Amino acid sequence: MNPIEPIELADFKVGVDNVIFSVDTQQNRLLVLLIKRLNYPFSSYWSLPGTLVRQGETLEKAAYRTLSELIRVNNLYLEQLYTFGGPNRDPRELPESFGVRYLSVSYFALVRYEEAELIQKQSNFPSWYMIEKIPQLAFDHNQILDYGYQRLKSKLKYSPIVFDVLPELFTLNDLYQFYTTILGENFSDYSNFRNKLLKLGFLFDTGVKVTKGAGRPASLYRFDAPSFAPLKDQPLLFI
Amino acid sequence: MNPIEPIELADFKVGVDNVIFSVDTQQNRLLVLLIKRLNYPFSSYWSLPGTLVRQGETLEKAAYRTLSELIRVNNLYLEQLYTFGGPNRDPRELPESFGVRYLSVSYFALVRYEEAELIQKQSNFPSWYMIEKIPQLAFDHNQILDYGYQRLKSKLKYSPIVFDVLPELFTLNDLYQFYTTILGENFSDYSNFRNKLLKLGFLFDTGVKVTKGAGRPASLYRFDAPSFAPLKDQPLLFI
DNA sequence: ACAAAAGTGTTACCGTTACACCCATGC
DNA sequence: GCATGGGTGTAACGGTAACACTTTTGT
Repeated sequence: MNPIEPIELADFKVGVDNVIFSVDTQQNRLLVLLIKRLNYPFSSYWSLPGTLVRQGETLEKAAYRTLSELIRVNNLYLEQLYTFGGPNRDPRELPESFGVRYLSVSYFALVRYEEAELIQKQSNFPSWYMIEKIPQLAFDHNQILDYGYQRLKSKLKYSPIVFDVLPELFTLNDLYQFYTTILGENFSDYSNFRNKLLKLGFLFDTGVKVTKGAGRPASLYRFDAPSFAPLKDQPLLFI
Repeated sequence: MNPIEPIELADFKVGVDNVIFSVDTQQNRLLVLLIKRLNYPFSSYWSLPGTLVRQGETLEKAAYRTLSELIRVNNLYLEQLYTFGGPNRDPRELPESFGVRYLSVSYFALVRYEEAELIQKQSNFPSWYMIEKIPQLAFDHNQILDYGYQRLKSKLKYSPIVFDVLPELFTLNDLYQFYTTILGENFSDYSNFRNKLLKLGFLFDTGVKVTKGAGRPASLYRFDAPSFAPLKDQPLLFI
């Protein structure tokens, strides 16, 4: 950045918009959290939850703040997505507003539906929408959401982000259901999925058994970060 | 973004910082373009080329503008990297400046060294630095550069970005050298690299031969985007 | 006993790896 | 002729995909 520039620089308000995914393994649904806009512009449209960044606040903190006002959750994964910053994204950018631009830094979050408790005190009707039934959203939020969905799917395949979202202890079936819900039934069969993951050597059987209705009890496993570390930079594929 | 907020919002200047890589296949070097800062802050430090975003200008346009003021090039690849936006990135953010923040949207660009003609009229000494010999840079630019380098290496493996940078027609050796320069000698042997790529079916032999000193003449190949299209979303690895 | 859930085993197939080898040109 | 760069072939190996099968529980 060169400090001496002509005077036609743009002034920005920076917002953070969040694509908050939740995985409902019970009903095999992938959900996105939307809120209803109450004000101009795009009043009464659904939109991604977001906020404008405050003084002294990092972008990530702003993303967390938005999230924590809507849901209460213990385990989550959060990652910056992309920055959408073209002019005319926002109708509030009037010519008479001295070139104020609205720039959106988008984040995507991943939580478990079972664990994510919606804080319903909000006046803007926060609601989970199935990914297949997203309505037309305010601003360029459909584009942001699509981008986030792509990123989620690819990231799941080569990064251990699941283990930030699942509880400490989980069964291999929990893990499999998680993947299935996001990637679809056909990504791998259970037996091969099991073998591949166990062979990688960062999942440890705690020996503790847990039973889920009828059927043989399942072992609870734990993700061991140190064992995963050496695989970090390799183009390892989980699927 | 909620339009009604308390008054402690941050005001931003948005800058674009570019990690411009060039690949010198002749000498097997990966280079980064740096400029010398002439003003406060970080005066006389080397830094990534960047600019502040102007009114009516998209982020990407701002990135192109910076690039085109420094080099003249035909084929290039450009992609948004990450947005660094924490407070206190920039010493110009004084408490008395009413909370003006400097936010940096970083881009990475990839060109061929042979083709990139440096515009030396610039007063800020634009220079190519070998990736292994980057000095301490201004701001958080070392961090940005590292991030860009990681992205470059991983992107190269699963995305056909090379073909945006190479000329229309190229030999398979050109292609191999390109990969070797960025990923190192050991990523694959030439014979296997050849077979793998040709089997994918998006490289076409034009039949035209080109000779390079002694040795058998090489065929010129062309990248066929339509043939690649179906492979677009698969987790295909080139290496 | 039987269904349900968890976990093991088997086999054909395909891609990767690490080479050795052949081809065409300049000097 | 021989060095140089370009291109082909092959055989061992290991991972993947699709499936059958066994084990352990609840009812």
